[in-house]
Amino acid sequence: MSSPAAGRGPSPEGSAEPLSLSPSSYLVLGLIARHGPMTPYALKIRSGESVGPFWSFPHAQLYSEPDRLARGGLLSEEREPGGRRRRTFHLRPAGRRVLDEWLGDPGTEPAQLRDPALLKLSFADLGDEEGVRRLAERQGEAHRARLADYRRRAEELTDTPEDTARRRVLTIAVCIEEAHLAFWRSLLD
Amino acid sequence: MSSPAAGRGPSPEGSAEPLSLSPSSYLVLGLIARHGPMTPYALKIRSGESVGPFWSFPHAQLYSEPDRLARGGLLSEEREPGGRRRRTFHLRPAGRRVLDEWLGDPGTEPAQLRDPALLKLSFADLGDEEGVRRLAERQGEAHRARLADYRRRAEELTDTPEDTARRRVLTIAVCIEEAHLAFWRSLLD
DNA sequence: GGGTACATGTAATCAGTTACATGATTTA
DNA sequence: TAAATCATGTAACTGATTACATGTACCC
Repeated sequence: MSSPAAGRGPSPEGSAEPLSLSPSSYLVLGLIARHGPMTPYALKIRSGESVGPFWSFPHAQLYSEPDRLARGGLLSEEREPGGRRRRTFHLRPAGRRVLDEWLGDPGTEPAQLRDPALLKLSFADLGDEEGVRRLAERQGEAHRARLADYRRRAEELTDTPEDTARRRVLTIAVCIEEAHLAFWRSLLD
Repeated sequence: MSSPAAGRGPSPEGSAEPLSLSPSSYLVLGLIARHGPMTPYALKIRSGESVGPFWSFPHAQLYSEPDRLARGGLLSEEREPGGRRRRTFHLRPAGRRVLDEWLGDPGTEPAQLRDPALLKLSFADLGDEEGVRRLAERQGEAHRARLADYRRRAEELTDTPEDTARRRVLTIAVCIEEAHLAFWRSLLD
């Protein structure tokens, strides 16, 4: 790595106010805190590993979000002078503080169950039974495939703290997939 | 897998322009198909009844979305000349066709499980066990409350076709809440 | 007759997504 | 060396959310 251009930019420490923090923000902060300074591309790869299986972030967002966080003083950016002009983002103390605060706060936004299949099912009275049957079949297949995927992923985990966290999340993902699967199957009686 | 009408091309039917259809679109089309011509406010009320318990649409969207659909030729708009200048939206044949197509197509976009609590849990290795415990407690409470709410709603349903559809959806919502609840409890061993 | 909840709408903003574009490495 | 794939970045768009703003009816 080239010599980090220490303290690049004006960085007026106290002028980072209006910055709303979304799940994407915490994903970025968390990944950098865990793995050290990263490029957006590395974020993309890592995000696939952790929450990836059931919550996908488009790659463009992993370029723009670090930008935002840097503007807000939570990250610092270091840029390769030549070649690909890669940008590497570092966690700043303010970023670590925000992350710790989030981790320590037991409150979260409620999970909304936004499943297009359920929306469709809720309008089943406008269609015919045959439509519901076909929907249930397809959903059964889809959830079965996901379930298999999650189980396979869970098997590959070690018992580092990191993988332990991942295992927990995969555990509930599996439980929820099982619930979906059982439901759609029950519609096919 | 079923790609919605996002496909480009010289649309042989040649009616309206490219209009991307989101879940909000189908919610609006479906509610108007079921209950007849409606104002945005009525849409807001009805949306709370059907998918409302687990998928909330902000009211502003129920004003802008019918607009979009009307511009696309799927709805027609009728406006009160005086007073509140209420807008009432009617389903046009093209709208009914699009709705039927959607209902008949067993494919849907996959449901993503975007639960901020799980994101936080997936970063548990950056915090302490105490944080996880408190998170699990809170999530337990939250899911217990939701579960009770869903069950109460389910009890009030009749057996019209409409309510039958709603009952199915509430059934799976209950199952999923149970899965969440069991999971967070299991973390509190 | 004044407060407050219901009803209706627009405007501004933002997050998330798609699309476009290109540089660098590997591989056939 | 051509093609394919990985890696990197920006631009443009738009659906969704927040905030603003106002009208109407009801009830103490």
